[in-house]
Amino acid sequence: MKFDTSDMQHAQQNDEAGGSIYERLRDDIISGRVKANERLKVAELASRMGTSTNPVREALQQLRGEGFVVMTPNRGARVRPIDEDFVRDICEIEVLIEPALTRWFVGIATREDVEELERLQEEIEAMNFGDELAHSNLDLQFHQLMYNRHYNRHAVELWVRHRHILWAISRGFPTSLSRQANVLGEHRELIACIKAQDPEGAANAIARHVEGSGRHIMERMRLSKR
Amino acid sequence: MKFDTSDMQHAQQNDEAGGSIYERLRDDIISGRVKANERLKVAELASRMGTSTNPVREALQQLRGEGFVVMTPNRGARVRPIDEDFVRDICEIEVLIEPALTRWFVGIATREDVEELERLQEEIEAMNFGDELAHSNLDLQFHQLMYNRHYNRHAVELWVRHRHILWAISRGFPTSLSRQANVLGEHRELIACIKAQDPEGAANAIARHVEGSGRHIMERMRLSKR
DNA sequence: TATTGACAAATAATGTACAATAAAGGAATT
DNA sequence: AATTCCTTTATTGTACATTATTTGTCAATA
Repeated sequence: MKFDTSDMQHAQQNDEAGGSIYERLRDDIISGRVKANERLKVAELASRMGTSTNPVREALQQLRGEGFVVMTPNRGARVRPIDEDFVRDICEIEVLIEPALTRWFVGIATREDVEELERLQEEIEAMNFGDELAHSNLDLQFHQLMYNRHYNRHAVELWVRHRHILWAISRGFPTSLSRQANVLGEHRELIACIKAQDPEGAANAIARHVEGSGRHIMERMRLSKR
Repeated sequence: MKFDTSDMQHAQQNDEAGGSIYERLRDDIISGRVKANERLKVAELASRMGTSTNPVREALQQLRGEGFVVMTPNRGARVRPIDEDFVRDICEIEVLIEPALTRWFVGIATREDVEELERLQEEIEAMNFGDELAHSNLDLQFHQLMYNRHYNRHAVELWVRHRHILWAISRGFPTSLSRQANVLGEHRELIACIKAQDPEGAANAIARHVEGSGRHIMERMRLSKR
């Protein structure tokens, strides 16, 4: 297990960590701080987190429901491997879902929506990937504007969850210049298609957007492996 | 009936009334035995299930992870409404995913696969919707044969989960004659397309299959409301 | 000698009981 | 009628008991 062993560090984490047990565990899994298939022992985690076992058990069950943890009766929990295949799987699903959401958005977008998208896009271009967190935030707003009003809450939820995961994985990774250019280009193309009331074009742009994003993350994962 | 191995994991030794706490709770929610937004009190459920509170708490957390219950801090769990919109949302997602899975299957299907599909189809036609459980089982095998070998485990898992939900909702509902005819026709068409190595045709057939299934379930839900 | 099998000790998951804490409801006082 | 305070109710956290699984030892056998 890759956790730090310093007691100072533990105390710090326990006292200051704002996140819930669930969030911390989930983050450990997604970011790869715990290895794939590694066993998650309740008592051990509880003492590490500075709580009793029940909160840990409940967090593990939730993670199991979300698919981050695999549990077998009387043998406890193991972390599900979050590898390149996992990213590929998620992105392939998003390549199917996001174009559908986008197509619908083109049909209901108002002038104000387009203006807001353009405003966000300008902000994104202005900061030019200077601050990772801020960029991610703006990008999130950009896509949320399109998806959040969709009637299919289940699909939107799925998107949110997937995006969350992908962000957690890619956090800290640098974005290549070529990918930066592509992101901006795809966003602009998307806006143009919405303006032109071209659902197919928009769907196509978003499909390439998602696919490119996935490929980029997988690249980075591969590089960071060595 | 057993859907797959992951359910075997869920299946527990827990006494008396069949399935695990998790399964019973989930079934109560999906089948509508507990009302939408109804509060789920831990102590009450525990005494009803004849256990202490911890197993209930863990089951609730898992269901939360899967999206069947909504929890707010310090005020417990409520059941998520399983209504027609929910079915529509799920089916719309499946209309996107299943054709993709099917298209891939067409590319890897062997002569033996086709023969097995035909054998299953014959069995299905032979029993002609006489036994709901047996039909559901065969139908499951039919689609599993196509999907189970797919590399995108995440997508397949999503399909399994969705199918599970839809089956739980529609269980007990009668299948209209017209729907019966459509099911058989779509299956046959699917087999024909696979034989002819026509991915687009197969994807198209499965899309109509899913869509029809969803419409039928929603019909039945509406009827049973009165 | 190496391998297998039985069995006991250790380890860890699962279940029970209960204490602490937060929210909801209701009566008394202003 | 609004507010405070107290009681009730239910969730959340802690401690411990039970049960299942894993592990290691040791003798019996080939």
